[in-house]
Amino acid sequence: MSDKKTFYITTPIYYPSDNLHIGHAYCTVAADAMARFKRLEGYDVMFLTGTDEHGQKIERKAIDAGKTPKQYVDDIVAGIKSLWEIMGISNDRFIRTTDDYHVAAVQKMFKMMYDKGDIYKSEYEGWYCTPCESFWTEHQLVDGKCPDCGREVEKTKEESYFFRLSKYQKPLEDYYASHPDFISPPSRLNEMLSNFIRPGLEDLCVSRTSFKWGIPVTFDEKHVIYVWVDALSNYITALGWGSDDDSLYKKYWPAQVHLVGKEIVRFHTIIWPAMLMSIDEPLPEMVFGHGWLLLAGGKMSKSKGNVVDPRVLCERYGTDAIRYFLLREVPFGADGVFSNESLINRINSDLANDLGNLVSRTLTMADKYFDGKVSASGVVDPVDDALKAQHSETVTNYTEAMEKMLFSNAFTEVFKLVSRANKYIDETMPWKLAKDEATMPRLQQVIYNLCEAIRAVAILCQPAMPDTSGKILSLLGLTEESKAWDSVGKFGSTVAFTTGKSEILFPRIDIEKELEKLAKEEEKRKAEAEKAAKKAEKKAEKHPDAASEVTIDEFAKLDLRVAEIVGCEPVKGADKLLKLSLKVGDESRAIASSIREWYTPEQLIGRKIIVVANLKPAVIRGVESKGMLLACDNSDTDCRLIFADDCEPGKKVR
RNA sequence: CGCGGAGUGGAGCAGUCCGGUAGCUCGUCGGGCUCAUAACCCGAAGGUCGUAGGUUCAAAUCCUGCCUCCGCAACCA
Repeated sequence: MSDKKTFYITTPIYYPSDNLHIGHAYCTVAADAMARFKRLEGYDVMFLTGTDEHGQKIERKAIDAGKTPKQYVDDIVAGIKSLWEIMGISNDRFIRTTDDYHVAAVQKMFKMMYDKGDIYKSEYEGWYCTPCESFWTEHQLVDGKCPDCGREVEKTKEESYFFRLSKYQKPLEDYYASHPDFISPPSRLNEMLSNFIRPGLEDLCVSRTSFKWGIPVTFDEKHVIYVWVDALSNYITALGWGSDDDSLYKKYWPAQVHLVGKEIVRFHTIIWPAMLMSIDEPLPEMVFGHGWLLLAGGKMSKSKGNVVDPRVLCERYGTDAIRYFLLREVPFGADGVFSNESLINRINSDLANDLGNLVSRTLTMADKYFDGKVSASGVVDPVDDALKAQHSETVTNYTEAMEKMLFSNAFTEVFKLVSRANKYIDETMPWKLAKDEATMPRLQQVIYNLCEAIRAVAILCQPAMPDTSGKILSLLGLTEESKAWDSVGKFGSTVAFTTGKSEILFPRIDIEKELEKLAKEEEKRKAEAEKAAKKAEKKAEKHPDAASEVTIDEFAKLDLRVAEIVGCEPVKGADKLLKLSLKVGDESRAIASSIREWYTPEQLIGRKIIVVANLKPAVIRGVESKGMLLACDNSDTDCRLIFADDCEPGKKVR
């Protein structure tokens, strides 16, 4: 057994109902960078990622796809694993919640909690709206009625197991207080306290009988274990907790960091610790909630054709460039924006112009003036000190930032050193020194110093750009010793460099041409998506389940009428709704409609539209809405009402 | 009065906790250099730090009100 300090870091386990996007890649790359950094520092690292494969949604998707749930997730998981390979993710283990060891451990955990009295059988009390076939909780009801249709609801009960989360409210608060770093960044702590803990924790429903695709409760087979116990426990079952061999668990638990998106901080800082308390296991040291990578053009959607596939990006620009961009562009913890333009700019300015060019010009000179053999000559000059000072500052600040997972800051520091080295070349003017035999020793020292600076840069870049770092280090002809983390802070510790031929690490991208090309491709994808959508529509038409074909009689059931808008006002407390007061013939009625994005009341009053007059009334945000207006989805972001200004209010439309 | 985040030169951000010359990257303009990937280095222009008050010798920073934007939640007849 090694006595190295251990470091255990996890990503969330991803839900394989679809392929992963750039946001997942962002989180995983961050965890990977941290894992690599800790390995560099000499820790014995365990880095875990995986997939959360149970649940109703996957069961349904699989049925739609005509596969068994297991076949369905197998296919997607294979894609995820290959993505992580492409992106250079160095995870030590990959857990799937369908793995047999996980299933067994979860069942054991569930039983333990049950035996302790923390899980009890009860009834999931809810309200059922028969016409809507929907369950609602007490909170969801509007005035005690179905929030969907406004009708009376019936109280129903479904048998369920519950976890006594309420019991752990106080212990959790105490734990937060005694471990101020547990929830990170700290702003999330307040969010948890004021949103969830203080209002009071309710016991949690932890089993379901309404679907089958899950881990069965051993002592009550009609129940499957619902998401929490199944998914969150992966962090310990992956290490063999609850199995015959729990040596890894003993070695690595508790985890140093659970890296999660801000939307699931809640589960990891409340439910998960409570579960661990229940089974008397230690709690993780930190849950770090990172921000989201948002898209410049709004949310990703297939119909917009703007889905960012990390695989494509890596193929086009190189894995290291993408990894660097993700870590550098967004201050970790806050939200950031992804755009092709910012990506290309970042690649050009940082990687091509500054870093790539620095390596290239230095290696060219080393080769040209010294045949690639560079060692210190001892002829120093005061300008060297500035370079050395930046070097030591960079190493210090970088390390500090990385420890706090402030990746953006860490790499900003690295590039300060890159810049300083570029400046150093201008200050020392090696090409002038090369003209005089007498200054050759000085020249040699200058090139040596540059190589030392580049060596440090390469070592520090390893967590973000492992391939590039390796390439640079081998171009410098370094021994293993000079590559080591211990030597990074020691400027001048390299005895000699044997440099290789200069090569282009990151080609410059012609941004205008590239953006044009990308725009064209996006158009193409969009067109394809539309085609596919139409195809699907057609398919749906033929599908007997889809009620797409109607008979003339069915159509005749619709009572379409011309209505005049006599009044219009926003609905309080709903930012998308407008309440329209209508005159349909002699009758007055109101309709609530979510068209506030596109129309102001002034634009509508006095105009005539077509409504479905015999639609079942519903109460929406306190407004009784009788009927539905006809409008056209002009595009993803636009909606147009269909006006009938020339027609007489109350007349039938057919 | 649901929860949270943000408003700083053309763009993106840091600085705000612990008040005291407003900083960085990209872009623009001018200059330098030629080792290098039309790269690199230097210099310049450009900001009443969302807004109105307050505290203070002093406010981007602390306090109060207001406005705007963005997530989540809600809603989608």
